[in-house]
Amino acid sequence: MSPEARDVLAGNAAGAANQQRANHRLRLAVIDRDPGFMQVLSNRLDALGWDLRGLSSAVTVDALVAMRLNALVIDLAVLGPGSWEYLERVCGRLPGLAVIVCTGPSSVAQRVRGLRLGADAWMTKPCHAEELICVIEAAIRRHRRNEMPQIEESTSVGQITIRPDLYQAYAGGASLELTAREFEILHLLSQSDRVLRREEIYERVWGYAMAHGDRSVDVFVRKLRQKLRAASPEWNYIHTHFGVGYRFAPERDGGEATPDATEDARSGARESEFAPALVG
Amino acid sequence: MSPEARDVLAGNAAGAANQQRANHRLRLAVIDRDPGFMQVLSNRLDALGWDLRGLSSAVTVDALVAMRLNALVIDLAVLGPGSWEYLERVCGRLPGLAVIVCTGPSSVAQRVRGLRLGADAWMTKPCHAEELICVIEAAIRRHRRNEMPQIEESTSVGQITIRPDLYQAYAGGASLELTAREFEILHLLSQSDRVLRREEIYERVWGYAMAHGDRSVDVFVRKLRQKLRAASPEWNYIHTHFGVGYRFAPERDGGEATPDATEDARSGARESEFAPALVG
DNA sequence: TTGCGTGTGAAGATCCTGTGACCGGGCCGC
DNA sequence: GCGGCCCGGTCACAGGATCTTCACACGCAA
Repeated sequence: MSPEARDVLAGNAAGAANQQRANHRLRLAVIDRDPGFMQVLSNRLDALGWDLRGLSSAVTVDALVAMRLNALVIDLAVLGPGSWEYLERVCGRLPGLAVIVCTGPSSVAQRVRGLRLGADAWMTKPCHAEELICVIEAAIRRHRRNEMPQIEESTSVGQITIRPDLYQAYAGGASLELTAREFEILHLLSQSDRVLRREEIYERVWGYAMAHGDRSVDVFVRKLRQKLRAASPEWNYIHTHFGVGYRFAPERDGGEATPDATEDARSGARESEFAPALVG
Repeated sequence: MSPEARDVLAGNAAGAANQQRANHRLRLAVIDRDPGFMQVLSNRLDALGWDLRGLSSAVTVDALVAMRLNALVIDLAVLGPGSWEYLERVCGRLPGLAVIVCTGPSSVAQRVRGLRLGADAWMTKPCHAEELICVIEAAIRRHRRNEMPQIEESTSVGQITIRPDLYQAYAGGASLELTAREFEILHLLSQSDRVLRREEIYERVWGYAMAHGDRSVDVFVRKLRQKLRAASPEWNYIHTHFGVGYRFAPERDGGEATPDATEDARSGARESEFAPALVG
């Protein structure tokens, strides 16, 4: 299974309803100059699939905004005298950003000051990478929980428009009348260009492993094709790969597939993959 | 509105904005048996005007819910063997509660475990009361940050007017006579164009996680529909998305038999160029 | 051609939601 | 203090909508 698939699976429980959110990689920046520390952290975060950016000195707040971070780890020692002001500015300007101070020995007063200025947590170095990651996760978790639900971008492929916010797909203004499960499968398929095996589809939509010989996915694909054909007769959306699975790709019917044309048709709002987490 | 109605709102998204503005005291519970620790903390929190409740042993999750806490501090040592399960249960059931573990010396693995189970922070005793308070504040701050910007303006949708300042909705000058909960749900729904899952609604109105199989949301939606229909019979406001949840969108009743023709007839609505689906 | 994987239609089984009735607790007036 | 009312919350039932399963037809590869 792809790492991406694993991400989506994490924490699904009640089905794919809330899976979209966990979809994209977490973006983290660390302002620190300790190569060993960075190395350890980097290894660990790589394994987790995070997107780590190491910074050896303070960057402007605007630059931080541009990075669309989920979290920021700061070693105040690196910043020198202006560190408190910097911390305050960052926290004030990016209230949605999880800020963790991770620095050498400090006094209670310093830690209190840092937290009061808006830091979410204070770790004292040396510290275990795993623990730091947990603290970061906790901060992000807390931030996310209270965020307004992400606005899911609608995407257009071929002649249809998929609207996750309405749990529905449309063609020419008319609803396809998909059921919840049908929509989830269509949505899943439409987010990937590659062939998805049945087991994969099942796991990601149903939330648990597919029983051997289960034909549910086939049946739903049939229903989907039916509704897609009814709403958009000129196009083929779901392709069967014999012995493998299904692949989503809008293609005009009739003549053989014209890759050029289809590529263009897919240009919709695809870039929503990297929907930002913060950025107020 | 009854004074009790206000209380009910504590710790939920829509109502919380009110709360903070009204400068409500923060409610904190501490599960700990160290009298000295409690004394120091108590003194400090008194000065800050917090509402502190000391507990010498674990209480049921339901009891915690009833306390309407903003934060909970736990000394795992007090709980004994079942402490991890307890922590997990509390964090799972009360996702909006700030949970801080404050206990004696521990291993990295223990801290990691606690944080992974949902704790927001881990403090090691002995610790300075001031620092603990800052950590609690940081956790609560994160919890609330996004609730503040709520604008309590009255909005009109379809034939009804929602007035958050009066905790009531009106149609043609007449009150709908909504109860506090009913209003909460209507207000929440009306602020979003997308489909809201029951769990989401529950969590944001009740302030804690919905128990599996709880039908409260459905029941309140029924009551709401009843009152909405009585006050504005020509319109449909709350739409059911089977297997997903509810969506708010004012729509005229009646002549929507022909989806094609109705496309233009959607006058009063404020959004969605798309036809509605799955109207309950 | 055989063997297996896939498309298709339909019939239950299952799940989901609407609904009315009911219950307990808090609040108010008496 | 007492009784009634209002409100939030639970329960069980009924009707639909949806899902799963099954049998069979069809197509692909060897």
